[in-house]
Amino acid sequence: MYQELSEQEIQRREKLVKLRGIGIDPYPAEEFKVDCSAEDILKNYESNKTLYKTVTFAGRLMRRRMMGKAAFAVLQDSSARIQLYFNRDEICPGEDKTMYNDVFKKLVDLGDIIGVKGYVFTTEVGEITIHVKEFVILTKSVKPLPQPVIDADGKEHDAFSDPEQRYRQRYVDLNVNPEVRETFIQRSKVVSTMRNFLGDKGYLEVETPVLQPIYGGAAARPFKTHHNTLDMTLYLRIANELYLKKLIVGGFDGVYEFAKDFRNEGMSRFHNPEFTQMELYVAYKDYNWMMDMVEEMVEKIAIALHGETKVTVGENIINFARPWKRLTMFEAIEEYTGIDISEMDEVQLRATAQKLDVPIDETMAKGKLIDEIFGEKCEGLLIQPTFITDYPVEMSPLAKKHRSKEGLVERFECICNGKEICNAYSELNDPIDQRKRFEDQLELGKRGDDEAMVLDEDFLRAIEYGMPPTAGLGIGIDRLSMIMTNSNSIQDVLFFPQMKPEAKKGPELSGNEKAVVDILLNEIKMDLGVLKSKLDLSNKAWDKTLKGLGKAGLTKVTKTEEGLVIEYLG
RNA sequence: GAUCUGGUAGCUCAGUUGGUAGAGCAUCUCCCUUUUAAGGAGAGGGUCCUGGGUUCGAGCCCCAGCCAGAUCACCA
Repeated sequence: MYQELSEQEIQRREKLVKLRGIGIDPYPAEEFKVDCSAEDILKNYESNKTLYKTVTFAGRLMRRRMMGKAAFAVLQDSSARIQLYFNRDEICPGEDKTMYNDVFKKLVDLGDIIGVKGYVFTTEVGEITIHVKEFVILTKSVKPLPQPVIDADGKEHDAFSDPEQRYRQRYVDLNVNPEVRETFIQRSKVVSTMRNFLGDKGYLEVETPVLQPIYGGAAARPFKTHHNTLDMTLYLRIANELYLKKLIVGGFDGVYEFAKDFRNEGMSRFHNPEFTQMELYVAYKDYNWMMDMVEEMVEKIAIALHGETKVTVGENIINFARPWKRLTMFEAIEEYTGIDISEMDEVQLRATAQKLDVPIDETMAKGKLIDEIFGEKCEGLLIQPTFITDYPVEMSPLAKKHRSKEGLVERFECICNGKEICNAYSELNDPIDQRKRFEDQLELGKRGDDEAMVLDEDFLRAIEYGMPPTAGLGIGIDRLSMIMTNSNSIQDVLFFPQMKPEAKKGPELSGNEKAVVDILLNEIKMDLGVLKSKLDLSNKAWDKTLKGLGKAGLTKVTKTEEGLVIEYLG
C-alpha cells in the first residue's frame, strides 16, 4: 500500500537499518525477565533499600535529557513512570563508547521500548531513580508519540487532547495520558467488585446467546444480521432478560451475566451502540430485597474505588452511603412539581403535562404521560442516588403488578447524577398475565411503535411451567463507571467507542483522474492531444488532473517524434 | 436527523482587508560532557480535511461533501 512517511518516520526507519548494521536486533525475540515494576520501586524503595540493589525493568521511553556523558530519562511501564540515570562510562566501561554515544544518544527515540538492568538510588534532588548499568532495545518505535510536557509551573503543554484522535488511537491516549489508564483500571475494578460480591452470595455467572432469533427483554430497535447455513434472520441482543429468566425456570436460584447489549439507536455522550449491562435474577426475592442488594453492592464499589462512599462527579459530591432515598414515582413528581397526580385520569394528566410545559403528543396514554412528566421534571434533578419505585403498568410489560396499588407495577430505577443507572422488577411470573401484556405490546406495535416488544412463545412456554417469584435487575456498567470515574462521556469509559471510519488517506483519485485512467486502461499509450479531446475539461482542470496522476505515479508523459504521448503505468 | 463550533508541521496552536505558511515542544546537526524538573545555537519538516467556484492571486470568501465535539431530537 502506498504510504506517505513524515520526515521523522523516515529517520526512524533509517535508525532500524543502522541498528541492524551494528548487530542489534530492534525487535528481539527472546524473553526479557522483568523483576519489578515502577510502582513497586517508587512505593517500597525508601523502606527497603536492600531489595533494589539489582533490578531488571522494562518500559516505554517517555522523556530524555542529555547532559554530555550523563543523561536522565523517564521510562513508563504499566504501573507508573520512573526516572533512569545513564552514565556513559558505566554503560560503556571499555574504550568502545558505541552503546552510549550512538545507540542510546542517537538510535534510541522517545517511544521506544527498552529494558534496563541497574540499581535504585535517590538523586541529589530526591528523586527515586534507576541507575542503569546496561540497557537493551526491546522494540523500536517507528512512529513518533505525541509528547505532552508539564513545565515547572505545572502547566501542561502539547496535551494529546483532540477527542477524535484520542478515541481512534486509544493506544496512544493510554500511553501519553496516564489518567486515561487510571479510568479503565477503575472500570475494571467496578466489574470485579460486582463479580466478587455476587459470587460470594453464591449466584452463578452464566452466558446466554448474543445472537437471538427473537429480540426481547427491552424496548429498543435491534441490529439485524443473517445466518447463512440456517438461512435465517438473527438479531444482536438488546437485553438478555428472557434467557436469564428461563434459567430461573430451570432451577437456578440466582444467575447473573455481564452482557454486551446492542441497540440500533442514536448516539450521545450517554449512548453507544454497544454497551454493557449486568443483569441479575434471584428466585424467591422481590424488588424491595433488590433495592437493599443494589445499595449494598454500589456502596461497596464506591469504597473499593475511592476508599469512601463519597464520589466527586463534576460539580457534585455523590454519597453512596446506605440507605438511599426511596420515593414512589408519584411522590417524586409531587416533590418536584407540587402536584399530586396519583388520582388523575388521562385527561387530567394531559392538562397537567401542558401546564408544566412537558412536551406531549396525542398518542401518549396514561402511563407514558406520567413517565414524560417524571422524565422532564424530576429525573435530571436527582443527583444523590435515589430509588424511584412503582411505575405505570403500561411501560413495564415484564414487571409484576403491584401487590396493593392498582395500575402500577413493582419496579424501581435508581437515578443518580440525573441519569438512570439501574432498573429492576419483581418479575412477572403469571403466564396468563404475561401473554396479555405481550399482546398489548403487539397492539402498540401495530399502532406504529417500532420499539414495542415482540411476543416470545418460548419464553411464555417457560414461565407456563412455573417461574418462582423472582427479583430481577439490570445495571448499566458504562453509566455506573462514568459516575465512579467522574467521566463526562460514555466514550471515556469505553476503550474503543464507536466511530465512523476514518477517511482514507493516500492518493484517492478525483473524478477527472478516474476518467483519464478509464480511457488509458484500454489504450495503455495514447497521444496527449487525442486524450484531451476525449475529455471535456477546462484548461485548469486538465492541468490539475494530469499533474495529479503524474504525482501519484500512474501516468508518464514522454515527448516523441509524433508529439506528446501519455503512458499508463498503474 | 437538526443546529452550532472546529479540522493548518509528529503534538498543541497562531495566522491581520484575500498578497511568499508561522510559533513552542518533538526531530536532525552542532555546542555543553554536567545528578537533571523545557541547557544553548542552527537546520529540516506542510495535500492548510476533500472537491468545486469566485479572483490576477484563496489557509482566509462562496457552494457541496467528509470527520469530530457540544447542544437538541431520538433513546430505559
